[in-house]
Amino acid sequence: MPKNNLPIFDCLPKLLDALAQHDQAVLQAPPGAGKTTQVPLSLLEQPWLKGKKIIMLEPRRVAAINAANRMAKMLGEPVGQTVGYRMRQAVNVSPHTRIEVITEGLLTRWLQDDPELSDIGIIIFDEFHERSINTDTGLALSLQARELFRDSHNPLKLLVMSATLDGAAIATLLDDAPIITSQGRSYPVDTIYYPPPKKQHGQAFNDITVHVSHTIQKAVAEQTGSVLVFLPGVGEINRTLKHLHNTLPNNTHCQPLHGNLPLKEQQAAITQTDHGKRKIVLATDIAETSLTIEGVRIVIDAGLCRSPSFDPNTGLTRLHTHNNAQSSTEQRAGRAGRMEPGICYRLWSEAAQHQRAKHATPEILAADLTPLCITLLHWGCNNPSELTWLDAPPSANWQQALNTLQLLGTIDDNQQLTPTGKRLANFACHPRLALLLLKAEHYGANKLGSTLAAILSERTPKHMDANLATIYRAATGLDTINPAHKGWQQRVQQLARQFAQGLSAKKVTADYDESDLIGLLLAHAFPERIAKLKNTNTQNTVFQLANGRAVQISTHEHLAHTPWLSIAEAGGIAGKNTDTIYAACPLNNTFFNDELKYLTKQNTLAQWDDKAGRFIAEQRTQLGKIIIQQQTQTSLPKEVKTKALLELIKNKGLDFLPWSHEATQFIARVNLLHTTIGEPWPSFSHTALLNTLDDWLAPYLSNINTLADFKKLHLLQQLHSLLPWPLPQELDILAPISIAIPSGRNAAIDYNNTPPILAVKLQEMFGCAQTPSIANGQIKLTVHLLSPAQKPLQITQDLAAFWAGGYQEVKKEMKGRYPRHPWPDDPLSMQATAKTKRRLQLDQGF
DNA sequence: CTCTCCCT
Repeated sequence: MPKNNLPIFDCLPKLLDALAQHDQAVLQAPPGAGKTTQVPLSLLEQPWLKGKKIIMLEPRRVAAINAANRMAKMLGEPVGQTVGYRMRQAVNVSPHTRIEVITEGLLTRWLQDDPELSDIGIIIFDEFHERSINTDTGLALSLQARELFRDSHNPLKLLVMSATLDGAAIATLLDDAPIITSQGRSYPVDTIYYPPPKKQHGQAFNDITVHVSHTIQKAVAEQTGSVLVFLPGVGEINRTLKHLHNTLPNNTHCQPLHGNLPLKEQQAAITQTDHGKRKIVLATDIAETSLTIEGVRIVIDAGLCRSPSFDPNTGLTRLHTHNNAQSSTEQRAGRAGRMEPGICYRLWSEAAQHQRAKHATPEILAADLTPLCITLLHWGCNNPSELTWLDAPPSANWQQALNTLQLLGTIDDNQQLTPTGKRLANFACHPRLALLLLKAEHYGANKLGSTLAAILSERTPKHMDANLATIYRAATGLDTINPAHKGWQQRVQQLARQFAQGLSAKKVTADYDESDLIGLLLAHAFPERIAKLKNTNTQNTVFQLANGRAVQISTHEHLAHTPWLSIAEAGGIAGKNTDTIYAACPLNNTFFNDELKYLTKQNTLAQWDDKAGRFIAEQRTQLGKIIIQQQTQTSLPKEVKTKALLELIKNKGLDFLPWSHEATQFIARVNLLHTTIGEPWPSFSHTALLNTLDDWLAPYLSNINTLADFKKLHLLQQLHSLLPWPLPQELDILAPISIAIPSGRNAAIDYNNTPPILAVKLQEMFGCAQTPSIANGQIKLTVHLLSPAQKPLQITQDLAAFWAGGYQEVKKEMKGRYPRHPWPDDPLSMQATAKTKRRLQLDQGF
């Protein structure tokens, strides 16, 4: 098409003007405007560039190569002259190259090597709205780099280009950068909201495939052209294919499209079919931005997407299925209008559309931050808040990243990179894999290590064994492979060679079995994912990770039948309790005695086992929460055991001990004197007793082994040791256990109340005008005067007043009810007694 | 009812 038709031309003068006046700008332009090719080319002759290079970032390799190809073609040159591209796997540039299109990860690498970016005049962030963690990091570091190393005479300009992003937020971040907006160019797309029938509403996501199949049949019948269907994942794609089986007309052809398909099958899905057949492509998000399918006029959007979310609690990444954001629904619909006017079925209601999030969650908010963390530490930034972010990394994930780096031995207690950490930061891979590479170098196993790191960096084809030793043999060609996996094998081998370049060769190779070595290297890199076989049922085998979590694997896998595993990848679907093992290798546990000894800890376990109800003493070798070895400790020092038991009682509280009535009273008696008299009476409060356990209880604990032994403790006797002479004798005088009453017997005092209670039958107190007291008369007892049925008739601390007043009332009422007991008119002159009238008469000789 | 996409 003629290039002067491109919508971007209308706003190019404004953009050039803005960049001449400012050091930053935001360009908002929808797909099809022509920004990716026209903008870099139009900047070439700008005077402020002073011959420096233009760098443009693309989120994908294909996109970078395509952009470079199109620009070179417009200049009538081959790629690699004025316009070139650069990415990890491929470089096509020359000394004449002025425009370099690069993939996003490279910028961060460059900044680490040369923070001044001395030969670069402008960085263009294309497709910024995708908000990959690499883009966000690249922008944050570029902003700081130019603040530190560049000035107005030597500017580093930044241009952010975006399709659907809310431009205002990014403009604010960029020091109020001017925003230039361009029109897009595409054909109109007619949107039809077509929610599933009510019956399915509120059901699980997987039911959507029934409605999806129905919609496909309807669209094929009512419309012309090929169909692109967006589904959240492979499972839904396969289920939909099953529903559709033999239900569509003969001139149609169904095809799945997702990232785990071999390149050939992906290619088949995106190109026009032969024989004029209508194509129905069932795709994941891969077709939203990365791949364009030819001839599509109908889009069916199931309205869901599946995205990873790092869980800082488990250290694992899980997949969540959720409604796609409005920006994503627009992007998907746009796929129908690239060649001619199209139609888009949205399988939800128009009302629900407005409730969807405007934009998808940026990757930086949900990703494993370990790679970002080591990058920033290497950059000299210990706290992300020192940099400017559109969305700052979440602190829980950042903390987890620091923990991981510490576990890997790459940072010290002050969060500074160790020498190993500095070397690690220079490898272009996840810090765990970088450590794996260094360990491989140490064992003289560069090839094995670099291949393993490459396997774990690349996506492993579907249906391959989960055993990394098997995958390793496939990757190196030691075992024959499925021809469809050739491309994967080549990519792994190329990446492995690249990794190996950063390693130095040792002459001596450690003499380990191949599988053992793989397990060992993985254990170094993923120490908290070392796992021990826990239990197995008919379907799954469960392993326990060193971090305490449980993971499972199908019992059909060979890996399910080995006692120890080194796990590299595990994860799952959110909502499921147990994560699934995706990539692992058997671990030879003899390494715990040597190479992996640094990960283990010796713990002397001396504690009360609540379940067994007994004291146990063990010497344990542990790897995190996994017990590698345990041995009963026979010669445990007395102090250790005493300490453990005291700890138990402190945790459980005093009630755990076998308190007798006498002991409880004893405590209450001393406490009463402590509060009434004070010195020299000590406090026997709960806290005080807990604090003095060492003095009164500790000496008697050494023979305790079981719960029954606790019952044998004589606490009353032991508490006595807290009372020095002559306090025990004085206690019996000042706070006696019992007191003599008029009837002639000694009645018990209950010290569990304050003041203490003397509960006696009313008739036993006849003749007693003075309320009984203790502690040299300082404490009057609370007298409970009881009926013959032991019910309190009166509670008083003033007996004289009772006899003179209230007694007459009580008498009136009780005389009828208890006629056999004495109810004299003058209780003060009556002989006190516990007996009935008849017994009294008999005693008196009648 | 075995896992989205991508990159140094």
